[in-house]
Amino acid sequence: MAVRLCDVASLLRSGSWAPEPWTGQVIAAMETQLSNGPTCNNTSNGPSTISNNCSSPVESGSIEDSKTNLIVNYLPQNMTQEELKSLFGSIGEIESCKLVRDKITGQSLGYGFVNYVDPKDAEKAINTLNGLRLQTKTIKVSYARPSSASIRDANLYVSGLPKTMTQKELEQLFSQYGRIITSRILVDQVTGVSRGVGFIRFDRRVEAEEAIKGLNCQKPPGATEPITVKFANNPSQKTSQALLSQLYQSPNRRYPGPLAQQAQRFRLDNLLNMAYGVKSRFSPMAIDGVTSLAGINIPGHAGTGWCIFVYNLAPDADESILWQMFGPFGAVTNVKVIRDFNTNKCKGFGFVTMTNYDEAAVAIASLNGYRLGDRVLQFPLSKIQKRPSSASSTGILCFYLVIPRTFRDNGWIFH
DNA sequence: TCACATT
Repeated sequence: MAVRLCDVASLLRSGSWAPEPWTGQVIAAMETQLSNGPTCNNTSNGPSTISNNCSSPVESGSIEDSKTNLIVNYLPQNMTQEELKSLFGSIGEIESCKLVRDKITGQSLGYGFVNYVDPKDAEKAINTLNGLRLQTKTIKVSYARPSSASIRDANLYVSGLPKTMTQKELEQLFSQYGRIITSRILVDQVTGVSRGVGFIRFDRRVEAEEAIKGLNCQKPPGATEPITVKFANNPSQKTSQALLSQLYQSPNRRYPGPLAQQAQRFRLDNLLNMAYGVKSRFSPMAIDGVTSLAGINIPGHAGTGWCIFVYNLAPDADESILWQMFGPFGAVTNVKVIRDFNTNKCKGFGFVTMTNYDEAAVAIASLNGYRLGDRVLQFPLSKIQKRPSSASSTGILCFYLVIPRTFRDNGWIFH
């Protein structure tokens, strides 16, 4: 495989290359934490649990519970297992550490486990690292419950709540059915007013089942309308479903690349996450006013779809860099590096064809405007053009992507 | 009509 992923990773890791060195943020946040003292208050991002947000060994129940194994929630999307270990290793010796990732995509699920050798270090980690701000997240550190099937799928989605109902009242309503691990009421981003929907995670699935039986279609005290209580969607299943539909429903599967490419796609996806801070594959990023359009893809005509014009490529660029860059964003049917006939060196530009307009647009939007070293990926959206295509009446979109010099000089383009 | 908590 031509791309030097290790080089990219080490560059990212060195801090001199990433837009905002991760380690610097960790240290800054830790200093704040230490000076202000630990807090159990969840701030911006995490759901809070009134009853047992800061679980202690005493609260966590059974004496069977591990006093060394911690679960860490609300980790930044781009945080690696190594960074997790590094952060928690600053407290004491770690027996094992695991960042949980989606089995298929490899994307971090935003939580992990840290098992210390000494229970005292586990306690210290809760006291010093719970509530630590990392990027946009506020991490939660608590004792992990013993893993078992009984605690899985215990998350409920509740809708139709009175807008006046508080989180405390919600927990009071549900606590009669079991031990609540987390609760959350979703609020309007602008007004802060309750949207009347929320989540309740119970300790055990049977508790959640009883809560559905007892509360679904029932009116809470004082409410005029009944609420709906059901099991929440499982986010990792959702991700896998989306991936499977991409792999199996996309017309792109008519033109499968090398099998290994699929796997590498995901690894690069993670690197792009780190480098740009974007979630490429399922990015909610949308181009204003642009309707999602599927490109017409005629079998045997790999050139149809949505064509992206890439320029400022290095002389030694090859097709794999184009696969690597655009593959994470969706179905890529064809790439082409234009070479000089005599020297066989890249003439500085190439083409990428993507099946789906929205994936192409997200690729462009995601690759645009992110700092790499002292350069900025430039991508003037105003230059998006729709051109008539000889192959279909849909037309071909032409995008322009400028790859900065540092992008070429730091190992992305290879031999 | 849904935010990322059990390896």
